[in-house]
Amino acid sequence: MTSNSCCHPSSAFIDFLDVGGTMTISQEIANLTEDSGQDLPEENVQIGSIQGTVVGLRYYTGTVNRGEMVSLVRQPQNPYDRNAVMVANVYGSQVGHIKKELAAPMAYIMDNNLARVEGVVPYGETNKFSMPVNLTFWGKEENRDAVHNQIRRHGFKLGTEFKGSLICLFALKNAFDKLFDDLMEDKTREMEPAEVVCTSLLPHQKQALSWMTSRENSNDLPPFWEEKSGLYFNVLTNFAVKERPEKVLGGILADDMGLGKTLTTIALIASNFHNGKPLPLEQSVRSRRSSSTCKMKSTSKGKKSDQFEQHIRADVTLKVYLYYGAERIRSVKLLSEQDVVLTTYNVLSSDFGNKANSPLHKVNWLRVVLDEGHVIRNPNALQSKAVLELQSERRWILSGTPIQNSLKDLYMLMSFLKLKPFDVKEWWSRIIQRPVTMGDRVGLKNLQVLVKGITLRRTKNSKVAGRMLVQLPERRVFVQHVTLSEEEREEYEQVRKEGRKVIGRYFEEGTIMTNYADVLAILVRLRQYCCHPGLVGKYTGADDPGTPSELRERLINKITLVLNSGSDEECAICLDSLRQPVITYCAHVYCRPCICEVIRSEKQARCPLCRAQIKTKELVEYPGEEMQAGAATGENWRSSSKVDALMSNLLKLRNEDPTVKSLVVSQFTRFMDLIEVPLREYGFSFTRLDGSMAQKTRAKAIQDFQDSSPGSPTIMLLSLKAGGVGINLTAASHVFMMDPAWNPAAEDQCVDRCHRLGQSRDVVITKFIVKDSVEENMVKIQKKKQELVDKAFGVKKPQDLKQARMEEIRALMEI
DNA sequence: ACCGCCGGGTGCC
DNA sequence: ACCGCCGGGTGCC
Repeated sequence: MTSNSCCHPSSAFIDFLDVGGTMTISQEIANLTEDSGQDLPEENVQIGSIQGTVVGLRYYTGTVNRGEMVSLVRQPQNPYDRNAVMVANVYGSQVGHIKKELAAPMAYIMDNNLARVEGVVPYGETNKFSMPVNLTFWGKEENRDAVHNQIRRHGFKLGTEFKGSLICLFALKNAFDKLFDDLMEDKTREMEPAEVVCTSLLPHQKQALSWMTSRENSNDLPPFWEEKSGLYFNVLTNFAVKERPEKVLGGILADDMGLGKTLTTIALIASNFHNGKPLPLEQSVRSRRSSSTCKMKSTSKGKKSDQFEQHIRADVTLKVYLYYGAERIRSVKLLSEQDVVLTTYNVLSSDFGNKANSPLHKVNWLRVVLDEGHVIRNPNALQSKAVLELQSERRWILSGTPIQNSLKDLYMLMSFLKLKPFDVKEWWSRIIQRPVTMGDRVGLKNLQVLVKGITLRRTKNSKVAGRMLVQLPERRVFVQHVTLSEEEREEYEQVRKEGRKVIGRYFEEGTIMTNYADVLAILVRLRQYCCHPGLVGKYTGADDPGTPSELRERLINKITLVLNSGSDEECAICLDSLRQPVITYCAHVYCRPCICEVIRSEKQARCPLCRAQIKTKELVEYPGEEMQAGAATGENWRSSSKVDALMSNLLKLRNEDPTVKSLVVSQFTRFMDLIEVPLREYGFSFTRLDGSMAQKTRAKAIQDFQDSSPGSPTIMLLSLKAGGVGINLTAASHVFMMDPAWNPAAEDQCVDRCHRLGQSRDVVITKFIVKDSVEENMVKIQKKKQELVDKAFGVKKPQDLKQARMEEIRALMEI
């Protein structure tokens, strides 16, 4: 046993956005082919092919098999020929070079991005000095002539007949064999968790535990690899390598949300604690143990550490360290001594960005678990890079939506799992992504086999031995229309008239998108009026910038509006939710890392949305929610129609059954402040959870609310965004949605916090919608979108986004 | 012979 | 490489 401080800490958790679904995996894959067009735009055309020669074999160690794919890599720095094109096998080992005569036109084509070149060695794989290689050129249709001409100029001719690839035929047979193997393979064996786990597991959770444990303790080669005469073959791809492929002792637990992925993972940590043995009960034995555990989770979300407390016997000390917050101790030694380390994607990537000082990346973890693992779907995001660099043999992804948008997401997962050769983009594209995109059945089959081999997925509708996995109580939604008082209506119409005038002008000028922040501000004001007039802040229009400090103030106002609008704004660069949001002088909001990267990579950096010049030092940060002026909650407090509607519901409920607990959900934290007043007045005991609260305060709020003893809070004021994944609020059986969200999925998710495993009552959801208002228009848009989603399965087309937004604004403002 | 031809040495880019 | 190519040796029939 070495005294290396980075030995075996164990698991890591990272969270994601979870959208429930009831599809089987094969359906999900089938759907992929529909929207995958956006992944590979028009790069998919085959321009032509030619047979070339790989020379210099005797100087390199890389070997290939008959029918094996090879990659072509430019070597512009080669001292003998700046046109050199290296040939490498799937493992990246050099096999040789393309003969120089052909390398010359290839170099031009590759360097100018006229086409990508793919190679397959058809025969002659045992030749000593050179071997033939079939080269296929792929690229945009418009480059076809340029490529053909370039090749012709050098005395070659590019054939255009489609060359069926040998590899597919081989793979077909193997894939079918494997498919049947997988059908046979049972994932229904159950395993009892370790004694230290005090929560009893449901049958499907025991099955997951068994499957995960067997994957972790397996000495087998990774999926699809076989040993043959001292070489390792990949049966899907026909690749052979000398080195034993790295173990893949993990996979994807892709159960629907609410099926207990976290509990199962905790059971796994405790039951396969070290050397295949469970976490023992006796303290003395434990102290000699040399392993520890790390686990990653995402920001804001539920308290995983609480769940450890909840599910692990109290007389067992499991060392759990919360590695987040400014006070976190960046010590490799400390982390290595833990059984479980919980951290967040943001902490992980911020440490990672700060290269010298990321203890998380210096520890060799026993196990890394990405909770809500689909957050790493963007390969360029710093978070993803930081996750990929974590060291561990046992890599797990927990995700309710493993294949959320496209095959690219799946590539990232393969990359994280280090499932060779799919962790390298070129091979992923050639073997899976392109074939599937082009509708190749073999490619699809291979993808299915691949996913099946490493994924366990059950849905709420799956059955174990003929029974539903979980029987959830009913969930009923009521929309309660609220009529504004005369006074409120008057004010509302006033604001609406002004807003329509401003937005109408933008439409005429065609400047809607450049003034998007203003438009959003107007919409937010209207929505705030629907809730409570006291919410509405001062209007700062798009006047002249004034002094820098005035500009700054205006920008802070705007970014605050954007972020608090609850519209779930995406960063236009990473297309993901905003992280470390900043606003440009031209009033567009991006993640700081994303926009900084843009500025770094361009000499004359321009705003991706409006092409205005931007500079790093001109980015204005979001100051956080504390900055906001408190609403009038003092003596001059007044009620609103919506607040009245809520209160009458709450009072009625309390009358009928004082033990009933409710969630009161809003996107406006200041609305929550306002609601606190009448709650106090009527003697309700309540708690609160919003995005501005520290992790520890949140945990307390949740714990208080979940407590069922008399006098415990019966109401939780919950901000829509804080009600993210993972939080368990099953104590509530009523949900009041105070204001409609742009994104209905966000509302569903929020409701899922209480409508989940452990809920014993039927869940009643009441949505307050103000009649004849922007809120009604929002609901209409929601409905329309939902219909689209039902029809086309949520195709997200960035080029339509702008148009769609403009249409939305028209509909909302009735212009 | 400022050639042709022969046969050994040699060999990616 | 059981090739091509290079360059030295060589030279009527």
